[in-house]
Amino acid sequence: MIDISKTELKVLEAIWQGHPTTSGEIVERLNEKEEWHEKTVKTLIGRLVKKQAIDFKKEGRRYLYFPLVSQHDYQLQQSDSLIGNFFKGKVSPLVAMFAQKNKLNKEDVEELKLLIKQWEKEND
Amino acid sequence: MIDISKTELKVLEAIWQGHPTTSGEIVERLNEKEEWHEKTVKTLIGRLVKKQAIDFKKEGRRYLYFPLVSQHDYQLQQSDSLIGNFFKGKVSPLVAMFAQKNKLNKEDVEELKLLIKQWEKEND
DNA sequence: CTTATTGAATTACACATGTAATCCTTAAAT
DNA sequence: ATTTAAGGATTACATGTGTAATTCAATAAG
Repeated sequence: MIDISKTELKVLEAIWQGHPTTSGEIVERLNEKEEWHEKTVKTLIGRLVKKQAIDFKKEGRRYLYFPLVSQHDYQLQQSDSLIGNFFKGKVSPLVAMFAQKNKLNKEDVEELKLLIKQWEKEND
Repeated sequence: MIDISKTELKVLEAIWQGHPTTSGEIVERLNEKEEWHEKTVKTLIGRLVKKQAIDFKKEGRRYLYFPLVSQHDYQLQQSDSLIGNFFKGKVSPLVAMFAQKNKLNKEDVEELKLLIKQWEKEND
Protein backbone atom coordinates (compact mmCIF):
# COMPACT_ATOMS: atom_id res chain seq x y z
CA MET A 1 0.00 0.00 0.00
CA ILE A 2 0.97 3.62 -0.44
CA ASP A 3 3.10 5.22 2.24
CA ILE A 4 1.15 8.02 3.87
CA SER A 5 2.91 10.32 6.30
CA LYS A 6 1.54 11.42 9.66
CA THR A 7 0.31 14.80 8.53
CA GLU A 8 -0.96 13.49 5.23
CA LEU A 9 -3.02 10.99 7.18
CA LYS A 10 -4.66 13.77 9.17
CA VAL A 11 -5.71 15.40 5.93
CA LEU A 12 -6.94 12.12 4.51
CA GLU A 13 -8.98 11.56 7.65
CA ALA A 14 -10.61 14.94 7.19
CA ILE A 15 -11.58 13.88 3.69
CA TRP A 16 -12.94 10.55 4.92
CA GLN A 17 -15.27 12.56 7.16
CA GLY A 18 -17.29 13.45 4.07
CA HIS A 19 -16.64 13.68 0.36
CA PRO A 20 -16.33 14.89 -2.26
CA THR A 21 -15.27 18.08 -0.59
CA THR A 22 -13.32 21.28 -1.20
CA SER A 23 -9.94 22.28 0.14
CA GLY A 24 -11.64 25.02 2.15
CA GLU A 25 -13.88 22.53 3.87
CA ILE A 26 -10.92 20.26 4.57
CA VAL A 27 -9.07 23.13 6.20
CA GLU A 28 -12.11 23.92 8.34
CA ARG A 29 -12.47 20.34 9.50
CA LEU A 30 -8.82 20.15 10.42
CA ASN A 31 -9.00 23.40 12.34
CA GLU A 32 -11.64 22.03 14.66
CA LYS A 33 -8.90 20.10 16.44
CA GLU A 34 -5.74 22.15 15.99
CA GLU A 35 -4.34 25.07 14.03
CA TRP A 36 -3.56 24.19 10.45
CA HIS A 37 -2.20 26.74 8.03
CA GLU A 38 -4.21 26.76 4.83
CA LYS A 39 -1.04 26.66 2.71
CA THR A 40 0.22 23.62 4.55
CA VAL A 41 -3.04 21.80 3.99
CA LYS A 42 -2.97 22.63 0.29
CA THR A 43 0.52 21.19 0.02
CA LEU A 44 -0.53 18.00 1.75
CA ILE A 45 -3.59 17.69 -0.46
CA GLY A 46 -1.29 17.99 -3.47
CA ARG A 47 0.98 15.27 -2.15
CA LEU A 48 -1.96 12.96 -1.48
CA VAL A 49 -3.11 13.46 -5.06
CA LYS A 50 0.37 12.70 -6.37
CA LYS A 51 0.48 9.55 -4.25
CA GLN A 52 -2.95 8.59 -5.58
CA ALA A 53 -4.44 8.35 -2.13
CA ILE A 54 -7.08 10.86 -3.23
CA ASP A 55 -8.26 12.36 -6.50
CA PHE A 56 -10.51 15.27 -7.51
CA LYS A 57 -12.97 16.31 -10.13
CA LYS A 58 -13.16 19.91 -11.23
CA GLU A 59 -16.43 21.63 -10.67
CA GLY A 60 -15.83 24.89 -12.48
CA ARG A 61 -13.05 26.78 -10.73
CA ARG A 62 -13.28 24.60 -7.63
CA TYR A 63 -11.82 21.14 -7.07
CA LEU A 64 -13.82 18.48 -5.32
CA TYR A 65 -11.58 15.97 -3.56
CA PHE A 66 -12.43 12.40 -2.72
CA PRO A 67 -10.48 9.42 -1.33
CA LEU A 68 -9.13 6.62 -3.49
CA VAL A 69 -8.20 4.64 -0.40
CA SER A 70 -11.05 3.76 1.95
CA GLN A 71 -10.67 4.32 5.65
CA HIS A 72 -11.65 0.75 6.31
CA ASP A 73 -9.05 -0.65 3.93
CA TYR A 74 -6.39 1.61 5.32
CA GLN A 75 -7.13 0.66 8.92
CA LEU A 76 -7.21 -3.01 8.07
CA GLN A 77 -3.92 -2.76 6.25
CA GLN A 78 -2.23 -0.90 9.09
CA SER A 79 -3.62 -3.19 11.77
CA ASP A 80 -2.66 -6.23 9.82
CA SER A 81 0.85 -4.95 9.39
CA LEU A 82 1.26 -4.14 13.09
CA ILE A 83 -0.14 -7.49 14.20
CA GLY A 84 1.95 -9.27 11.62
CA ASN A 85 5.17 -7.57 12.64
CA PHE A 86 4.72 -7.61 16.38
CA PHE A 87 2.52 -10.57 17.21
CA LYS A 88 3.05 -13.15 14.48
CA GLY A 89 -0.30 -12.34 12.96
CA LYS A 90 -2.40 -13.21 16.00
CA VAL A 91 -4.65 -10.72 17.78
CA SER A 92 -4.70 -12.50 21.12
CA PRO A 93 -1.20 -11.40 22.19
CA LEU A 94 -2.25 -7.83 21.59
CA VAL A 95 -5.38 -8.31 23.67
CA ALA A 96 -3.28 -9.98 26.33
CA MET A 97 -1.00 -6.97 26.40
CA PHE A 98 -3.99 -4.70 26.80
CA ALA A 99 -5.43 -6.84 29.53
CA GLN A 100 -2.16 -6.80 31.38
CA LYS A 101 -2.01 -3.02 31.22
CA ASN A 102 -5.58 -2.67 32.46
CA LYS A 103 -6.73 -1.23 29.20
CA LEU A 104 -9.75 -3.49 28.87
CA ASN A 105 -13.14 -2.43 30.14
CA LYS A 106 -16.47 -4.18 30.59
CA GLU A 107 -17.90 -2.93 27.31
CA ASP A 108 -14.87 -4.01 25.34
CA VAL A 109 -14.95 -7.46 26.92
CA GLU A 110 -18.67 -7.87 26.23
CA GLU A 111 -18.07 -7.09 22.59
CA LEU A 112 -15.24 -9.58 22.46
CA LYS A 113 -17.51 -12.24 23.91
CA LEU A 114 -20.11 -11.52 21.27
CA LEU A 115 -17.52 -11.71 18.51
CA ILE A 116 -16.28 -15.03 19.78
CA LYS A 117 -19.79 -16.44 20.03
CA GLN A 118 -20.41 -15.33 16.49
CA TRP A 119 -17.15 -16.77 15.25
CA GLU A 120 -17.86 -20.12 16.90
CA LYS A 121 -21.30 -20.26 15.36
CA GLU A 122 -19.79 -19.80 11.93
CA ASN A 123 -16.68 -21.92 12.31
CA ASP A 124 -17.67 -25.20 13.74
CA MET B 1 8.13 8.08 22.79
CA ILE B 2 11.05 8.42 20.43
CA ASP B 3 10.35 8.30 16.73
CA ILE B 4 12.06 5.28 15.24
CA SER B 5 12.13 4.87 11.46
CA LYS B 6 11.37 1.67 9.59
CA THR B 7 14.98 0.69 8.99
CA GLU B 8 16.08 1.79 12.43
CA LEU B 9 13.41 -0.49 13.86
CA LYS B 10 14.84 -3.47 11.98
CA VAL B 11 18.21 -2.80 13.55
CA LEU B 12 16.68 -2.35 16.97
CA GLU B 13 14.88 -5.66 16.56
CA ALA B 14 18.16 -7.36 15.80
CA ILE B 15 19.52 -5.95 19.04
CA TRP B 16 16.47 -7.10 20.99
CA GLN B 17 17.27 -10.61 19.79
CA GLY B 18 20.16 -10.67 22.27
CA HIS B 19 22.32 -8.11 23.98
CA PRO B 20 24.70 -6.61 24.67
CA THR B 21 26.08 -7.30 21.24
CA THR B 22 28.54 -6.00 18.68
CA SER B 23 27.85 -4.24 15.41
CA GLY B 24 29.25 -7.24 13.57
CA GLU B 25 26.78 -9.55 15.23
CA ILE B 26 23.94 -7.13 14.46
CA VAL B 27 24.92 -7.11 10.81
CA GLU B 28 24.96 -10.90 10.77
CA ARG B 29 21.54 -11.18 12.35
CA LEU B 30 20.08 -8.74 9.86
CA ASN B 31 21.61 -10.56 6.94
CA GLU B 32 19.77 -13.73 7.80
CA LYS B 33 16.63 -12.17 6.35
CA GLU B 34 17.83 -9.75 3.66
CA GLU B 35 20.96 -8.09 2.36
CA TRP B 36 22.16 -5.30 4.60
CA HIS B 37 25.28 -3.32 3.81
CA GLU B 38 27.54 -3.12 6.83
CA LYS B 39 27.99 0.66 6.39
CA THR B 40 24.28 1.20 6.34
CA VAL B 41 23.82 -0.76 9.54
CA LYS B 42 26.57 1.23 11.24
CA THR B 43 24.85 4.45 10.27
CA LEU B 44 21.55 3.24 11.67
CA ILE B 45 23.21 2.08 14.88
CA GLY B 46 24.66 5.57 15.23
CA ARG B 47 21.28 7.16 14.75
CA LEU B 48 19.69 4.87 17.31
CA VAL B 49 22.37 5.87 19.80
CA LYS B 50 21.77 9.55 19.10
CA LYS B 51 18.04 9.04 19.59
CA GLN B 52 18.76 7.21 22.83
CA ALA B 53 16.93 4.11 21.73
CA ILE B 54 20.10 2.14 22.41
CA ASP B 55 23.40 2.74 24.16
CA PHE B 56 26.76 0.99 24.35
CA LYS B 57 29.61 0.27 26.69
CA LYS B 58 33.14 0.05 25.38
CA GLU B 59 34.88 -3.23 25.85
CA GLY B 60 38.38 -2.40 24.70
CA ARG B 61 38.31 -1.45 21.04
CA ARG B 62 34.84 -2.97 20.58
CA TYR B 63 31.49 -1.45 21.42
CA LEU B 64 28.77 -3.53 23.03
CA TYR B 65 25.32 -2.26 22.19
CA PHE B 66 22.16 -2.74 24.20
CA PRO B 67 18.60 -1.38 24.01
CA LEU B 68 17.32 1.45 26.16
CA VAL B 69 13.79 0.84 24.93
CA SER B 70 12.35 -2.60 25.64
CA GLN B 71 10.60 -4.49 22.89
CA HIS B 72 7.59 -4.94 25.10
CA ASP B 73 7.27 -1.24 25.87
CA TYR B 74 7.72 -0.34 22.25
CA GLN B 75 5.09 -2.80 21.07
CA LEU B 76 2.66 -1.66 23.71
CA GLN B 77 3.20 1.95 22.79
CA GLN B 78 2.71 1.33 19.10
CA SER B 79 -0.34 -0.86 19.60
CA ASP B 80 -1.85 1.63 21.96
CA SER B 81 -1.33 4.40 19.48
CA LEU B 82 -2.87 2.46 16.60
CA ILE B 83 -5.86 1.39 18.66
CA GLY B 84 -6.25 4.89 20.01
CA ASN B 85 -6.16 6.52 16.60
CA PHE B 86 -8.22 4.04 14.66
CA PHE B 87 -10.59 2.40 17.12
CA LYS B 88 -11.22 4.90 19.89
CA GLY B 89 -8.99 2.96 22.23
CA LYS B 90 -10.97 -0.27 22.14
CA VAL B 91 -9.53 -3.58 20.97
CA SER B 92 -12.85 -5.16 20.04
CA PRO B 93 -13.31 -3.22 16.78
CA LEU B 94 -9.91 -4.45 15.69
CA VAL B 95 -10.81 -8.02 16.55
CA ALA B 96 -14.11 -7.53 14.72
CA MET B 97 -12.22 -6.38 11.66
CA PHE B 98 -10.01 -9.44 11.84
CA ALA B 99 -12.99 -11.71 12.29
CA GLN B 100 -14.69 -10.18 9.27
CA LYS B 101 -11.62 -10.76 7.15
CA ASN B 102 -11.30 -14.35 8.26
CA LYS B 103 -8.08 -13.71 10.00
CA LEU B 104 -9.05 -15.43 13.22
CA ASN B 105 -8.25 -19.06 13.82
CA LYS B 106 -9.18 -21.59 16.46
CA GLU B 107 -6.02 -21.12 18.49
CA ASP B 108 -6.38 -17.36 18.53
CA VAL B 109 -10.00 -17.64 19.63
CA GLU B 110 -9.17 -20.10 22.39
CA GLU B 111 -6.59 -17.70 23.74
CA LEU B 112 -9.06 -14.86 23.62
CA LYS B 113 -11.55 -16.94 25.61
CA LEU B 114 -8.94 -17.64 28.23
CA LEU B 115 -8.04 -13.97 28.48
CA ILE B 116 -11.66 -13.04 28.94
CA LYS B 117 -12.19 -15.67 31.60
CA GLN B 118 -9.15 -14.36 33.38
CA TRP B 119 -10.28 -10.78 33.08
CA GLU B 120 -13.72 -11.59 34.44
CA LYS B 121 -12.25 -13.39 37.41
CA GLU B 122 -10.22 -10.33 38.28
CA ASN B 123 -12.75 -7.63 37.48
CA ASP B 124 -15.99 -8.51 39.13
C1' DC C 1 -12.67 46.50 -18.61
C1' DT C 2 -9.55 46.69 -14.53
C1' DT C 3 -8.76 45.10 -10.06
C1' DA C 4 -9.12 42.26 -6.21
C1' DT C 5 -9.76 37.74 -4.56
C1' DT C 6 -9.52 32.84 -4.37
C1' DG C 7 -7.90 28.54 -5.53
C1' DA C 8 -4.27 25.63 -7.25
C1' DA C 9 0.59 25.02 -8.86
C1' DT C 10 5.28 25.96 -8.11
C1' DT C 11 9.06 27.01 -5.28
C1' DA C 12 11.44 27.11 -0.71
C1' DC C 13 13.87 25.35 2.97
C1' DA C 14 15.27 22.85 7.14
C1' DC C 15 15.31 18.48 9.12
C1' DA C 16 14.53 13.19 8.59
C1' DT C 17 15.52 8.95 6.22
C1' DG C 18 17.67 5.40 3.24
C1' DT C 19 21.80 4.12 1.65
C1' DA C 20 26.57 4.32 1.55
C1' DA C 21 31.62 5.94 1.04
C1' DT C 22 35.54 8.05 3.19
C1' DC C 23 38.27 9.24 7.16
C1' DC C 24 40.45 8.24 11.52
C1' DT C 25 42.17 5.43 15.20
C1' DT C 26 43.76 1.45 17.18
C1' DA C 27 44.94 -3.26 17.29
C1' DA C 28 46.67 -7.22 14.77
C1' DA C 29 49.77 -9.12 11.44
C1' DT C 30 54.08 -9.19 9.16
C1' DA D 1 58.35 -0.67 13.42
C1' DT D 2 55.33 -0.55 9.33
C1' DT D 3 51.34 -2.11 7.08
C1' DT D 4 46.87 -3.73 7.19
C1' DA D 5 42.46 -4.56 8.90
C1' DA D 6 38.40 -3.58 11.73
C1' DG D 7 35.37 -0.62 13.84
C1' DG D 8 33.47 3.83 14.82
C1' DA D 9 32.92 8.85 13.31
C1' DT D 10 32.20 11.96 9.77
C1' DT D 11 30.61 13.23 5.38
C1' DA D 12 27.59 12.56 1.28
C1' DC D 13 23.65 12.76 -1.28
C1' DA D 14 19.00 11.88 -3.15
C1' DT D 15 14.38 11.63 -1.66
C1' DG D 16 10.68 12.33 1.94
C1' DT D 17 8.37 15.31 5.30
C1' DG D 18 6.69 19.43 7.83
C1' DT D 19 5.65 23.88 7.13
C1' DA D 20 4.88 27.66 4.31
C1' DA D 21 5.43 31.69 0.82
C1' DT D 22 5.17 33.04 -3.89
C1' DT D 23 3.30 32.74 -8.44
C1' DC D 24 -0.28 31.99 -11.76
C1' DA D 25 -4.89 31.66 -13.55
C1' DA D 26 -9.60 32.49 -13.40
C1' DT D 27 -13.62 34.42 -11.35
C1' DA D 28 -16.00 37.97 -8.86
C1' DA D 29 -16.39 42.78 -7.72
C1' DG D 30 -16.38 47.45 -8.84
